[in-house]
Amino acid sequence: MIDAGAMRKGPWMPEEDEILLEYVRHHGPRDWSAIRSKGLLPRTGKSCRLRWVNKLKPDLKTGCKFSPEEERIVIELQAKFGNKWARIATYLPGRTDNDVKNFWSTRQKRLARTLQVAAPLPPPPPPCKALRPLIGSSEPAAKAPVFEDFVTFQNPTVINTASSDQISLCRPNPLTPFSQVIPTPQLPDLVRENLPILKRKPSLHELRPKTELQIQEPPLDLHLLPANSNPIPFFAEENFTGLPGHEFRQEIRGDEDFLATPDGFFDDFPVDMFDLIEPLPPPTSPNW
DNA sequence: AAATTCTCCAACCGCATTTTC
DNA sequence: CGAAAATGCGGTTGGAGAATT
Repeated sequence: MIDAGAMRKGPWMPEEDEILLEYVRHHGPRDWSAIRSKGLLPRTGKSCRLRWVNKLKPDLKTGCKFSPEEERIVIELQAKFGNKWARIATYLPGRTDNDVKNFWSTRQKRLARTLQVAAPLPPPPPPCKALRPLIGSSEPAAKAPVFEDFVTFQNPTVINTASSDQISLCRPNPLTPFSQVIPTPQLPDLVRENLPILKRKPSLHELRPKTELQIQEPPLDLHLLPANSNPIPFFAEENFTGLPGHEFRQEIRGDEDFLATPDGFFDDFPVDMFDLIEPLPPPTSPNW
């Protein structure tokens, strides 16, 4: 029996989950505060809602790692929307804003550490041209992060299982037996099929996806990387700064505008954003 | 085998927004 | 219309387990 008198915090017990599920079955996912006021659970409404949204809701991909396609979607949407995790999550069936947030922050941490190891950040680099001196530097002593460290557009076929119509290997939620395997949206597989294998330094036009990314749900007009757009326009930009923390935003005029943020898209790519990808050869041209 | 480091993720907090009265 | 309550969101933290040294 759960003491509904004292407010409880911390990990949820299976009995609490059962009570919460029962409540939602009868009343729907709303009136969360009533759970406490009715003495059903010693949890705040916020806590109940969070538990439902993140763990108990049917069809969550609990314990299922982000597929390469999901990774790509997150990256692209983060570049487009910024840290709007809830919004991004709506494009990823079975994923919560917390999932997306955790995924992203993990990658960010990894990148930060990678950069620290590769090259301790110097004091504030010259505005807007931070990466330039690093690219093609004649200083081989300390390996500075360069383009190849971040762009890992390579064929990840070995691990990409997303060609299946369904996400498998997901841990079924024992508390929501009505869960089902979630069909993934059928996306053009940019990573596997349409992106060039970068055995050499690519020209920018080679980096353009050849197909347009179209996501069916939710029914928003999402054209993330139109065929005529350059996914990494700022690599060619005079004022591109590849180091984290440097503001570089295009003017935002609406959702249709591509937003390049310093903490978005390729500029913050960890080396292993897509795991199991061969390291690229060192640059051969000092002009790169 | 033990110690240390890293990764993942559940859950909290504070603030903003929306809804209700 | 304003205040209060409810809900939603994003940032952050801490613990458990895995991986590495």
